Parts: sequence; C-alpha cells; structure tokens
Amino acid sequence: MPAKVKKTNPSMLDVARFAGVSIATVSNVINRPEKVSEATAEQVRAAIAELGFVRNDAARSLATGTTSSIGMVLADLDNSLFVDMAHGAQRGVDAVGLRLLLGNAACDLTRQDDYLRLFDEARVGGVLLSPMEDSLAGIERMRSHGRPMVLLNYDQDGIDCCTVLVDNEEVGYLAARHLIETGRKRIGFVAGRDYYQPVHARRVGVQRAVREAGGARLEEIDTGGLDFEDGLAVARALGERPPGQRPDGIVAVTDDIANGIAEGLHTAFVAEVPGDISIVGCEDNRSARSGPVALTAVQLEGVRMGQAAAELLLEEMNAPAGEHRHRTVTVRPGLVVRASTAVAPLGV
Amino acid sequence: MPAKVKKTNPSMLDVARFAGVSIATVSNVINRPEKVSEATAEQVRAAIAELGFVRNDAARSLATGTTSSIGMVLADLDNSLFVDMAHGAQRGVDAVGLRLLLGNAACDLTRQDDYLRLFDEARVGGVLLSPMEDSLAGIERMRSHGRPMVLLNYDQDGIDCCTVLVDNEEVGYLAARHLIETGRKRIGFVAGRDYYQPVHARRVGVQRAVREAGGARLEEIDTGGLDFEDGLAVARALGERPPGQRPDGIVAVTDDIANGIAEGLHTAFVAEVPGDISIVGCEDNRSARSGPVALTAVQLEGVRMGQAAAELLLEEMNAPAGEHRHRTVTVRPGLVVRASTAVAPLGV
DNA sequence: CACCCTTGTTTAAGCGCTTAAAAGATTGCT
DNA sequence: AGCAATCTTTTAAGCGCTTAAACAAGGGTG
Repeated sequence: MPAKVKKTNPSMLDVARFAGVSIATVSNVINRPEKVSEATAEQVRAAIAELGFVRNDAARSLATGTTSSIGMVLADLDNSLFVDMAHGAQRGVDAVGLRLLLGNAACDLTRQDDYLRLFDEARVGGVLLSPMEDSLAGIERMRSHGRPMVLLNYDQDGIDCCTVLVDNEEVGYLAARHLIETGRKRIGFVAGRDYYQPVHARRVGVQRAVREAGGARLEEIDTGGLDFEDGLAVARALGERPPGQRPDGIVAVTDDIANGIAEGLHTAFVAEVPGDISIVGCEDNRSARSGPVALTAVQLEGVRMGQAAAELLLEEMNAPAGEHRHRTVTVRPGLVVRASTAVAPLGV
Repeated sequence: MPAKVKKTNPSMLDVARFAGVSIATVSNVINRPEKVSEATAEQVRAAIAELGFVRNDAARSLATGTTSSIGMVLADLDNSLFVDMAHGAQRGVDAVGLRLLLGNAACDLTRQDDYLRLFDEARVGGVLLSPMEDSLAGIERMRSHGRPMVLLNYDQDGIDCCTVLVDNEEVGYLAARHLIETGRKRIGFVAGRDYYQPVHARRVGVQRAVREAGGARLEEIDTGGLDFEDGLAVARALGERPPGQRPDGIVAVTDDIANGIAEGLHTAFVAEVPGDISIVGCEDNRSARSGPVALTAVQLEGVRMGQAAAELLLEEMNAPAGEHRHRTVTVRPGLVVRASTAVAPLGV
C-alpha cells in the first residue's frame, strides 16, 4: 500500500537541510535548546516532526561514549523473586533517569552469558545480575572489562563485586519463630542437603529459633531436591506415621516444597492445614500456586533487593575511577502470614 | 586497589597494533574468519584475549546499519501472562539468533512510551508490544517510523499492524462448557461492564455455551471492577441468598475475581468450593494466588502468543520493502482443571 | 567609530567499527 | 623467467552523531 518506500530513516543531516540550518544546530535543538534562538528551534522542531526523525542512538553513544541504559540479567522471570528485583531496580534506576533493559536467562547459563556479552558490547552503564549457580566465569569476564556490576543473591567468596544478599539465617529464624509463637511445639524443617548455601543458612536460623524458644522440638527432614514433588513425598512419609509422631509445624525451605506438602497432606486426607499442621514457606514466590492453601511465607523482599542493587550500581558508576570500594548490603526478610498457619488448637 | 586505571576500553585499533596487523584484519578475524590465514587469526585472537577487547556494538551497528536485537515492551511483568509471552517470544527469536530485550512498563503508559522510544532510537530490528489501553499514539508513532512491530492482545480497529490475539469468545465458551459438562446447571457469569473488549467477548462465549447445552440456566452478575475485592463483594451478595438461589458454577471474567469469590465464600462459610459451587477463572494467571483454592482456569496461552508474535515480526522484518501484508493470528485458549471445579454432587 | 561582549550558528574533527576496492604475496603454468 | 590467478592484507571512505572552536552579527562602551 505505501507507495513511498522509506529506504532509510532520516538523519540529522536531512533535518538540517529541510530546516535550512546546519547539522550542529539540529543537535543543539535536541540536546541544548538554550543555545538556540526560539525561531530556529521552532523550524527545526517542525522539520523533525515532518520527517519523523528519530535520533540514532548508536551514533550518539559512539560520539559521546555514554549510554543511558543499564542492563539487568535475571535468572528466571517465572520466579516472582526476580520480577520483584526488576521492580526494585527499575525504581532505583528511574530516580536518576536511566533506563533498565531486562534479559531473561530463563535458567539457561548460556543465555545468561549471551546477555552479559550483549550488555558488555552495548557499553551499558552498568549491569545488574542475579546469577545462576556456576556463573563465575561470566562474572569475572565482566569484571575484567571494568564494567560496573552488582550481584544479587549470590553469596560466594572471592567475587570482586558489590552484592545484595538476603539474610537467609533470618529467613529460617522468622519462619520457625512464627510457628512457635502460634503454639506449635514439634517443628519440622524440610530441606534438601546443604550443598546450596541458602538452605544451610535457613537451617541454622530454624535451629536458633527452636533453641531460643525452649519448649519446642526440632526434627530435620531431608528431601532429595527442592521441588513440589519432594514436598509430596514428604507428605506421604508423614502419612505413614501415627498423628502424634508428626510435626505440628513445618518450615519448608522452598515454597514449592511447602505447597507439595500441603497438597500431599490434603489430597491423602493425612492432616488438615493449618488445623493439624501449620506450614511456612521460605520465599514467598508469587508463582508457586500449585498448593491448595494460601501459603504463609517468609518473604525475600525482592523489591528492596533490586533497589539496593541499583543504588550500589549507581554508586560504583559515579565513583571516580579507582575510588570505588565494593560493599555488600544485606536485606532483612519479612514474614507474610496467610492461610497455611494458624494458632495451634488447644490441647493438641 | 587496581593501580592501573583503565581509562577506556581497548578498541580494535589497539588490538591491531598489539597484534601487528591492520584494523581491517582484526575485523575480519571477528566477522569473516575464513578470509584470514590461520596464523594471523591466532595472533589477533591472542591480542583480543590479552587486552580484554570487547567489540563496541554502537560503532558496529552504526557502520552496518543493523542490530541483532529486538525489543519487547510488556505491560506488566507481575502478570504471568506477559512473562509467558516473553518466553514465547524468546523462543521464536532465538531460532534465528536474535536477542530479546525486555522493557517492563509496569502499568505505566509513560514508561511504555519511553521504552518504545528507546527501542526506536536503538534501531532494534523490531518491536513486540503488549500494549496497555490507550496506546494508540505510541503505536502510531512507531509505525510511522517504519519500524516493524507486532501487537499482542490488542484488539482494536484501525491499527495498521500485525497482531496476535486470543480467542476470548472461546475463553468464555470453554469455561462455561466445563462447568456444564461437570454437571453444573445454574451458571453464573461474573464480570464488570463490557467497556473492556475481552470481557464482552468472554460473555458472548459463555452465553453460547449455555445456549448450546440446553439444560443450564445463565445468570449474569455485574461487578464494578475486575479485582479481588469485586470478587469478595460478589461472595457476600451470594451469601445473602438462600442456597438454592445461588449458581452452582461460576465463570469469573478474571482470575482475581475468581479468587475473591472463592475466598469470600470460604471465609464466610457460605459455600464449599468446589463442592457447592465450582469456579472457573479466565486467565490462568500464575501470580493470582490470593485465593484459598487452586483455580481451574482457561489459559490464555501466552507462550504461544509470544511465539506467534515473534514469527510475525520476523516475517515483517524479512519481507522485501513494501511487500509486507499485515496479518492477525488468533490463538486458541485451553482449559486447565484444578481444585476449584469438580463434578456436581448427585441430586444437588 | 574602533573595541569588546553577547548571542547564535557553522565548521570540522572525531567516536570505533565495516567493507569495497586496491595493493601485495604466493603460487602455478608456460 | 614472466605472467595470470589466487589468497591475504591494507587503505580509506563512510555510518550519524557530538562538541570544541571558529565565525558572524549585533549591541553597548568609552
């Protein structure tokens, strides 16, 4: 239908010619309007509108050596923790007029690396990364190129980077304390083996809460993995015990496990949640909705993590060369009470 | 700590000098290695590694006039429909080696516009947009600049763009038919007024299903809005009727309403879900987890929408100038059965 | 009225890369 | 040895923008 085939977008030169001024004037109209008389500015604006001119950002950033965007690579957008982080980062970055570009690694290390490379090549102002495990190579490459970067939720020694962490021990502590405060006495901590660092920290927190409380007992139940199915398996195992031998409050190290347990207990009529057994998750992941009950959970405060990360990044970006000192910010988690926990029935 | 302050990243020229070759050779090593003898290539690669050279994408895309990324602007990442779309788009775009950059408008029209402008200035190969309402201005600006773009989930006349839609009438139809097939007779359709196009289409689908089925009755219940609270209000209203006067199957036009109803019925002990009343949502939004029961829902197939959109976009990008004809692809929704619906108890 | 400010506009030199075309090396063949 | 054909490398001209510096044209001043 369009008879006129736009070969290529109009350039500043086209605008300049059309408006009868020089190219520098066009640039000034766009970037430093105060340097231009209102009359010419008006003409130039008219030309821009008429021609549908759009500034070529590649040329601009080549000429200036700057970009106005920062890149964020997320491990998995299906996990609401990362979406929250993106929100927080957005907020922190908006405040100074930068734009946040998102790349979803979708649990694929190669893709994470691709995005890092992309942002590196695009010379973004800085990079926010919530790395998957084993991301050291990519992280170090980025670092060695001198690009500002801050890591989210990656607790590993020897990384030369600002980092935002959540206090995972506190996560476990809050979860267990909530159960104890609502009258639960036999606390179960359900988790996989501790090869994964946050699991270990949460365990320590749970142990501390139980110890502090005095009256309660702790049973640690190990699963193979961290998924819904592992929770189902735990529920099955629990079903084979006499009711008195079961925990009356469970801290599940992931929301998926928690939902699995709730589902398993429910469908096999093993126990009522929260009547017989209260369950607390440890992530407050919005997307975990496979369970039959709204989950009480300790929430990782992704938004605050993202915002803190953005602030650290800006700090690094603005530090005079060589002046920057890496920091680690630890965000405190918070408890969100929903339907999967309740005060223990008297005398049970 | 680092004594040497990297002023600026090394350029191709630095690499060339270091390797003792010309800059064109470096470029060739990177882009057309077959044109270079293995010996020099090796030297150049060594120099690249040694200097930590990273190709400046701005310069590259300025020189070539191309980019390898396409931009996607999402209305709201908190809504899993859009996350799914991103997944689908990723898949479609990966297939041809392009990179997907995401911008989250987070329900803010200004931000959506900012991202569109950003991608426009970055001369991305194309744009995928799931527009919020009233996005015409932004869409048309983009169009007039000749940038390939496809719209997701935006059913509006007069937009000169490829579009991917979901068959919303089918959404309503599937939801209602499921209720009827599981023995429900008194179907309630809960929705706000039809100013919002998908609401209307879903209503039509529900009506059709009820009509076709013969034995069932339809009651249309209007809410002010489309949120959780509106669902709660409906539950309250239902609670004031005698049980026999209530629907035994409800199609809620959004998941939020559905969850609100389920929650309201549950906490006020009005009725059992799904025992007394089955409830179906119309989005299958992963993030809607406020309800007490896992929701049966018609799923909008965001992944397929995203992938279809990517394919349409590639089609437009590859079409010889002026040859492209806009198309609309309609994706069929699918039913996902969970705990909020069940076969009606006999004799009820 | 020669001089210095302002204010507004243009000139021109890049930014770091790609790429067609030119130039050099090598090789094979007569 | 001489020459064409082939392979490898370099030269050089941009891509579209920014920006320091040069220039022009009016005013005040003294």
